[in-house]
Amino acid sequence: MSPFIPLFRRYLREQGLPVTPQREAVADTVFESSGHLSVEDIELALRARGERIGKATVYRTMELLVRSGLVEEHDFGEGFKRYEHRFTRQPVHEHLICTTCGKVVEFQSPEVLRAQDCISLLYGFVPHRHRLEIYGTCSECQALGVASPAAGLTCPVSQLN
Amino acid sequence: MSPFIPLFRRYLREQGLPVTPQREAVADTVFESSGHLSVEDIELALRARGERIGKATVYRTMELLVRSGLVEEHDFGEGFKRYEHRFTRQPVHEHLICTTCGKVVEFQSPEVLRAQDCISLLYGFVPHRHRLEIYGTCSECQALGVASPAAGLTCPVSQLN
DNA sequence: GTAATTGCAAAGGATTTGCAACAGT
DNA sequence: ACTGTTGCAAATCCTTTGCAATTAC
Repeated sequence: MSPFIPLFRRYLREQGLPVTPQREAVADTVFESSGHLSVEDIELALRARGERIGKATVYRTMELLVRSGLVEEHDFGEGFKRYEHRFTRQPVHEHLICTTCGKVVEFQSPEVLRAQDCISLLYGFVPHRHRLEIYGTCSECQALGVASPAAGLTCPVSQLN
Repeated sequence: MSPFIPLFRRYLREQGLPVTPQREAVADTVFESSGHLSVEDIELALRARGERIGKATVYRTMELLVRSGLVEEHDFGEGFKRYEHRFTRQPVHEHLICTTCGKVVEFQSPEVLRAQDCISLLYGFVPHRHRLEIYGTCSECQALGVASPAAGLTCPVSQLN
């Protein structure tokens, strides 16, 4: 069992919410994994453990985990959400996403944090959070010579004029 | 009619695809607008012009516009896509998004471009595109004293330990 | 015991797809 | 003429919700 489960229990108690085996199983599955999980990933992992938990309960528990601050929600534009627990070594990080194989690499960028503060100040914004995602082709996929299917805008407007 | 319609016509001809009034109407609606449009926005604008075009056709045309490079697709995590034509003064830009009123401000950040190149080099990635979105509260909403509903993670993990 | 959760199935919203009628080249 | 588009409705995908049975406290 993940050593972080007690944090989730504490959150639930503070909120006056019941600590149920389903909630613990979902939280444990997310805490024990290191990646960026979709709800489907979580369901598969639960099934692999022999847990039989309804889809709705998984969604409802993810909402609690996000609200507790223990899990971060991501949207990489795939049409569904992904979740990542916050017990990594990198508390604030950005994502490098390979559009060929789907691999996600995390990195930290003080320059981006500085730019965020700078721009926010300039426009009078109070920043709560940001996301920086760089989409491209990772070194392995380049070596395989596979073209990226979702490279997006391939043709600059200037070339059309 | 937007002066950019000929570019879209040219793209369609190059691809051997028919130039239809529906496609032109959709493209013109997007080109004449300056914001970040949802498909619903586009449908409303078309109806306001007296055009009666099916939803499926709008979706299919947006795909062509994106592929042509004339329109950029955005996903601000609202559960649907938004589209922006590329004839603004800022070819590459980032977004500052107010989570209270939904306002979007665009800005340019050379630091972020530099960081993208730097990081990509470090990991051997070939970057195709990136997105940086800063979510926060704009100055007007701060003045109104309205709390942001979707501020996200309010409770740092460290405080839970 | 009371109030909240669970799980199923149905509903929901955005997007896609099948197909017959129609239009561009 | 031939190929591709249009528009409608149905289908699909992810997610939310209603509700009766069950469980945490």
